[in-house]
Amino acid sequence: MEIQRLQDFELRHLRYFIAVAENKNCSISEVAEELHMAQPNLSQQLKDLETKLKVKLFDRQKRPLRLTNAGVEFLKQARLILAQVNHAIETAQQASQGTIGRLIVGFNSSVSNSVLPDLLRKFRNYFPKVKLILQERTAYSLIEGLQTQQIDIGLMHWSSLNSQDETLCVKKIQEESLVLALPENHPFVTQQEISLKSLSDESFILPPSHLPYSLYESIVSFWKQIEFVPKEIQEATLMLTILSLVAGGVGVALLPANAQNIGRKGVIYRAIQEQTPTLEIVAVWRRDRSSTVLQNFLEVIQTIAT
Amino acid sequence: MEIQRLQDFELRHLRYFIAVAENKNCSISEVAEELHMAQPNLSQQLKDLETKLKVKLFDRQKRPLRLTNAGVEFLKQARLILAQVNHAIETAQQASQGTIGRLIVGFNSSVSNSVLPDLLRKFRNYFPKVKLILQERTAYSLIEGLQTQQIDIGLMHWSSLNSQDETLCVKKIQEESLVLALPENHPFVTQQEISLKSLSDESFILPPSHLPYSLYESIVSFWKQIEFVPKEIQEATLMLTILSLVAGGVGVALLPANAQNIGRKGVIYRAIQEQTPTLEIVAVWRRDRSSTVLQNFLEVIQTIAT
DNA sequence: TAAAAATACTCCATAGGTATTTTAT
DNA sequence: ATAAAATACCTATGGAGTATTTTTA
Repeated sequence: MEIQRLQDFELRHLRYFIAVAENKNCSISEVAEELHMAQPNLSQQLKDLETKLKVKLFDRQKRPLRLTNAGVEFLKQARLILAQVNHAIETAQQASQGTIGRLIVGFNSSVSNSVLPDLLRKFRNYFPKVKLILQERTAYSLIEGLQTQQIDIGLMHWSSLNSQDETLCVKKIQEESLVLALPENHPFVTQQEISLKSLSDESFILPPSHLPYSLYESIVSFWKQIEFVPKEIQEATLMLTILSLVAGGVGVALLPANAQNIGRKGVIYRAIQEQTPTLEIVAVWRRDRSSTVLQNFLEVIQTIAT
Repeated sequence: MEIQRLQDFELRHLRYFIAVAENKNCSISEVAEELHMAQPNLSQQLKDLETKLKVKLFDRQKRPLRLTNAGVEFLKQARLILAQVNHAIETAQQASQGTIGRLIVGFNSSVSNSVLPDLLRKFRNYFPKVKLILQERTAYSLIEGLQTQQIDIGLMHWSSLNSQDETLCVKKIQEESLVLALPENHPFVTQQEISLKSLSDESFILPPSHLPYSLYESIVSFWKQIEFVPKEIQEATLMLTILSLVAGGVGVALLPANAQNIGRKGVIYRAIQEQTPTLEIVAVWRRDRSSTVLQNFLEVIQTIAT
C-alpha cells in the first residue's frame, strides 16, 4: 500500500514544486519562464503532485498563490530528498573512483615489520575515506582467505614453492635476504659474516612446520640445497616469541632481514656467508576481483616497490 | 553543474535499480517478470541510470550480474532516498490533517485561570505532534498580534466595546460574571450577596486603564450604567498583584469569577446584588488564516464550550 | 548450447507546448 | 481591468513492448 502510493511519483515533481515554492510569491508563470517551459505544463505537474500526494500544497483561493501548512512541511522534505539524491550520486561516483569504500587487507606477520606501515600511511594519505580492514593471518590462511573472498588483497612472503594458482595475481613489492639472529653473548658475534656450516652444533628456532607456505619451508629447502643439517630444531609461532627465545640463549634463528626493524634487545643480527634464498614480499589478489579501490591500493604499492 | 547532473534523473530509475539489486542474483529477466514489465525496457532503464550517474553499477562481464562497489554504495543511498520520499508523503498528509505542525496561541492572563489548562490538555491529547507556542499578552496586544499574523489564535475576554473587525472571527467559549473580592477581615464578608452601591466608600483596585479592550473599560461602563461612583480607584497590572493588594486591605476589586480558581489566601469572594455585565471568554482568529491545525484547535474548543 | 542481457525497432502514454477561458485582485 | 492560473487540445519525446542478436557460463 505504502509502495503503491509512490507509483509514478517522480523527482521531476519535486523539482518543479521546489522551484515554485521557493519563488518569492509562488508565481507559476514566473518560474515557468525561469525553467524555460510553458506555464500550463508547470501548472499541470503541480496539480499532478497534489493529486498523487492527496494533499493540497498551494492555497488556490489566494493570488499570489501561497503554500499551505502541508506545503511548507513538504517543501522541507522535498529539499532533503534532492540533497540526498545529490549525495547518492556523489557517493556512487566516489565509490567508482575508489576514493570511498572498504578494502580488507590480509598480511603475514613478517610483513608488518617491513612494507606494511609505509604502505598504510601512504594509502591513508591518498584515500582517506577508504576504510582499511586489517587482518593478520598466516600465509596459508591468506591464500584461503583470497579464494573464499574473505580478504581483498594479501601481503606476504612468496616462494617458488607456492602452488601457481591461475585465479590469483601476484606483484612483487620488495626482496630481502635471510639473516642470522644470535643472542648478544654468543661467541660468533665478533664475526661480521657467519658461515651457516659453522653452526651445525646450534639449536635453530623456526616458524611452525605444520602451516603450508610458511618461512619454514623456505629455510628447510635452503638447507637441503647447501647440505646443512642443524643439531636441533625448535618451533615458535610468533616472530616476537622467536626473538625472545634467541635473546634468552635458547638458540639461533634465520629470519627475514626486516626483522631487524623490530630492534629486540639482546639479539644481534649477522649476514650469512652462503648464498641465501631471496625472500619476496608480494601482494596477492584475485584476478576476477579488481575493484577500483584495489587498483588504487596496487598503485600505492607500486610507489613503494623497489 | 551539480544541478545539471540531476536533470531527468528520476525515482523510477531508483525503484528499478533497487528491485534488481535486491534480487538474489541481480537477474533483470526475473525482476522484469516480477514487475510485470518487459526485460529489454528494464535493461534500458538501468543503462540510462548508469549513463546519467556516469558510474557502472553492475559488472556486465559476469552472469549472473553482480553489483560493483559503486553499485553497493548506491543501493544503500537509493534505499534511503525512497524511505525519505515515503516520509515526505506521510509528513505532508499529516500536516494537511492538522496532526502535525505548530500553532501560536496568544491569551490574556485572565483566561489562564479558566479555560486554558483544560483546553491545552485536551488538544495535546488529541494532537500530540502539534507544537503549541503559548504567548501571554494583553487584550490589545492580542488583537494586534492577530492582525500582524504573529499569533494564530487569541483567547481573551471580549466585550461589546471591542471594534468589530471584519477580518477576525470570534467564537464564545464561556461566560462568567464579575465577582467582588474582599479582604477576609472586611465587615461585609458576613453577607453572601453585596450591593455595589453600599461600597461607595471603598477604594477599588482595577486593571490598567491605558490599555484598550481591557477589563477596566467593562467595569467603568458597568458603573456608569448603574450610576455608581467609587471613592477611589487604584490600578494594578497583574491579576496576582490585584489580589495581593486586596488581601493586604488596600481595597476591594471586581474580578472575573474565574479568579476564584487562584485561591489567594486572605481574599474572600462575594456575588454582587446588581445585574453585572456578562464577561465572555472567546477565541479570536483571522478569517483568512484557517489552517487545519487551527480548525482542529477550534474543534477542541467546541468540546469545552458551555 | 542454453540461459540471460543487449540491440533494433515499433508504439503509445504522457510530458510539454499553444490557444483560450476562468479566477482573483 | 488585468495579470495569473486553470482548462482544452495538440504535439512529440521517450518509456515500454516485440523480435532478434549477442554474450557468458
